[in-house]
Amino acid sequence: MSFPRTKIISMSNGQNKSNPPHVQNRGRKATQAILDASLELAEQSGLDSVTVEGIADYAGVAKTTIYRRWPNVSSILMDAVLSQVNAAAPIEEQSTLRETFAVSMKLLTKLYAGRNGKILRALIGRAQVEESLREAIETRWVEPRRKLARELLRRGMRRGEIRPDLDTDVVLDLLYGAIYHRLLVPYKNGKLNERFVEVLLDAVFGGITVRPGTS
Amino acid sequence: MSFPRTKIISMSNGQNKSNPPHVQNRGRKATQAILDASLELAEQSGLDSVTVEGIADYAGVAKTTIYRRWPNVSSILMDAVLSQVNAAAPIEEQSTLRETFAVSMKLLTKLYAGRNGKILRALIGRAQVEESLREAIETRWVEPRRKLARELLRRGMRRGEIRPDLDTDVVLDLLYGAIYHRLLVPYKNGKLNERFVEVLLDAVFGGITVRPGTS
Amino acid sequence: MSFPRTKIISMSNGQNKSNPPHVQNRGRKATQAILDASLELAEQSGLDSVTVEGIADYAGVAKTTIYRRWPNVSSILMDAVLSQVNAAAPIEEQSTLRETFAVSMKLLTKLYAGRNGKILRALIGRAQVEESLREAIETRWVEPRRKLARELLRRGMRRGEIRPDLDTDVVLDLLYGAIYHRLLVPYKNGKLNERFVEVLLDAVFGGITVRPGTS
Amino acid sequence: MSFPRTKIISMSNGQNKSNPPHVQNRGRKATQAILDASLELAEQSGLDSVTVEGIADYAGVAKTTIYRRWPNVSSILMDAVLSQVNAAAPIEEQSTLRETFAVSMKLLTKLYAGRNGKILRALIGRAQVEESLREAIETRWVEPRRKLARELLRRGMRRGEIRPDLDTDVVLDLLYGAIYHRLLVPYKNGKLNERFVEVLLDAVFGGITVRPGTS
DNA sequence: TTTTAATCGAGACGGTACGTCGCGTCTTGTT
DNA sequence: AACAAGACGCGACGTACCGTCTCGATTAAAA
Repeated sequence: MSFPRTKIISMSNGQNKSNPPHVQNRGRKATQAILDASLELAEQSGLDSVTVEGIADYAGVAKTTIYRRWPNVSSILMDAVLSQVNAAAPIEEQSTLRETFAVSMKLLTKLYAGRNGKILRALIGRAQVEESLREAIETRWVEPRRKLARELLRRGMRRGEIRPDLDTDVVLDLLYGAIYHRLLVPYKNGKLNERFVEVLLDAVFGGITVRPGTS
Repeated sequence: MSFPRTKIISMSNGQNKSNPPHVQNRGRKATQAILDASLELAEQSGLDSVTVEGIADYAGVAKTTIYRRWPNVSSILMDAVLSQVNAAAPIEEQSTLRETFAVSMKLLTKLYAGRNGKILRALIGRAQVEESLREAIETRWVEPRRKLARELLRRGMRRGEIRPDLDTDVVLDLLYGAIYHRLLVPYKNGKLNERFVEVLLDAVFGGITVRPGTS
Repeated sequence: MSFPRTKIISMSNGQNKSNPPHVQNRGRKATQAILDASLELAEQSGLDSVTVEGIADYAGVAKTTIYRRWPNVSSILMDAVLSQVNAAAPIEEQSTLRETFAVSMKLLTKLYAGRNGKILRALIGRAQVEESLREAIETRWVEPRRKLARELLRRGMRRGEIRPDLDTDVVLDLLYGAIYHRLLVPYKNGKLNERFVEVLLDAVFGGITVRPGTS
Repeated sequence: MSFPRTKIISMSNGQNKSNPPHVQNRGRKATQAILDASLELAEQSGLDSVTVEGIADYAGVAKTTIYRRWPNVSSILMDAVLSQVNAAAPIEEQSTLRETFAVSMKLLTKLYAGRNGKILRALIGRAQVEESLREAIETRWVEPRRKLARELLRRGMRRGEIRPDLDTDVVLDLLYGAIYHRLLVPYKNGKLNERFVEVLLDAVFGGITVRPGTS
């Protein structure tokens, strides 16, 4: 999935002589109307009943205009959600590793409780069956975050906060995996909240085995 | 989702007088043909293109016969998969907790690599958007396994293998969450294999922090 | 074009055990509603703007129901028109050949002036470009009438009313051709009325050359 | 239909100052490319699938350039065909009336068997439903020919070849109507060839009734 | 020679209709 | 009574063209 098929080109450079029309004014308005409509409709009635025709109607746009930019509904929602979501749960370094992840993971649980998070969760579900969506999520959501997080882990290793022989990805699977487990794998009373993040971090950073002198 | 609407009743007891007819011979054949067809078609062309009409054709069965038993495609596949999957990755106690989970988790990764696992993964994805499916997965797949695993963890606590103050569910999220993370959240080179399970267990049971005298 | 794909079977015979459903009550109603709607819409806004969707809406019927019976709009209109038109301009023998054709041709001009005639004219136009429609018109409209007319001509020959060496089809082209010429080939002040029929018959039966003793 | 909207003005006169540019070189090329493309495409795949977009592509011309000159596809084809067809079946006086029409009608049957004739036939069909096309055919094809033919008939009357009391239009409907009947009204084995023309003329000029002393 | 204004190609836009697929309901014999 | 068969109303799909509307990029004329 390479959406939008034609990338919206930043207007910040001086000369934009020959941008394709939809990058220009008329088309840009249509693009935005489509993205807005898709979010609006997804919120109103669930991702599953968002249709291209529905979006076209709601956005006051022709179906062809949509198909000129995106191949299907998931890719529209993907664009719409990611443009808003990437900033919503940043990963920023705090004084300690534990604190860094505490902050990040709490933001993440908050994100998934909100409108865009609900849609993102549905998209991750859908990605199990739609390869192009899988790639898009990986490229535009997961990997950029992982890259950052790996770097932070490595700095924590250098600082002696965690064992230097660990596979950083395994550590991330441990931390974030627990969250996504509660999010995606249905399980009674698996609340996803700040309390859970703290208990989780206790277990991960404190270790789960009985250590002499720890009790 | 309450599927199957009509539970297939075991014939092993002596009197089956009051079973609905389709549970008897004619209907039982149809039921089985439907389940088989759904798996066959899901494998052939992806869960997303499995349709009630397709199953009816393939199974040589009328659509009404399908709708008499299940409300939609996911519920058919749910039944078809679970009947085979629940036995495929049992959780059985080994000599140590670590060993117990090592065995269980390796079986699980193997399961998700196979035909039924692929379908189950797609169903978990679909469940993000279909409440009844979410419940079914919880009730018939996740909770039974969690219940067992919790008990084993508690026995490990009593034996002193792990800290007794831990929330068992958090520990399970830690262990299995990492696996599901790799399974569901697309991430480059996130291989799901036995090696990963071992490294993961090292981190969980060994702890991730630098411990005096461990280096 | 073999429309309707499934012929409406007369119910007059005693046993109609296994007619396809649309021949039975529900379907028969739909069929009639479609035919009625097509005529209604053709009259309202011209054959060219009759669409399958429009007919479906007007008839309160699903598009698929239409496509199950007919392949396109022209074939619907063809059925609708012919069911009414074949009786409207019968060819019936009168006391003389000239009288026979006078009556028939006057009926024909009247037919083409009416609702169904206007549609039939448009269909003949459309047939220039749609082979299946051409065949349908030939089989169900033109040929049956020509067959009758040829026979009447032959009887006229036997009675000595016209030359026995004539090609009957050529005579028919002469008579009816003049009418269709005025109908189809646009030509100013080419009125198509009873007066024209009489003048035409004068020319054909009287001959156009100057005959000794005729003046 | 007033096509072409902008009349192609002959360049033979000395001053062409005020001609719109497309009548000059650049535009003239485009105009010709459009006309050629329309004929080419009509021949390739039938008049019904000739589209403005198709012509634009084939001619390497923008859609706007087409719409600047013609309002729709039929008018383009009308122009394209008439520019070639008017010369193809001229009506020229021969030694006798019968000979005059024999030659003319044979040329006409030949015309309708060729590429342009097939398109013209389709246009006449289309004209049943498109008023502006009807007018164009009348003004630019039918009437000029009728005017000529009427005059020739009148001279034949003066020469005593045919009855002077006849309505010339009726005679023309008789003669040409037979041809158009075979052309437009589908009828099995209604071959349109020179043999038919001869037999037809025999019937018209010989009369169809049994005449004393003719046998 | 340079400007300038009409026309050009290209193709996006809002629409309408197409013909198809699958849904879940229904109806009709058959088993 | 449940079954196979399949028609039904419905909603959405993705595509083809419609006729309108910007866009720079040619031109060929006027300045």
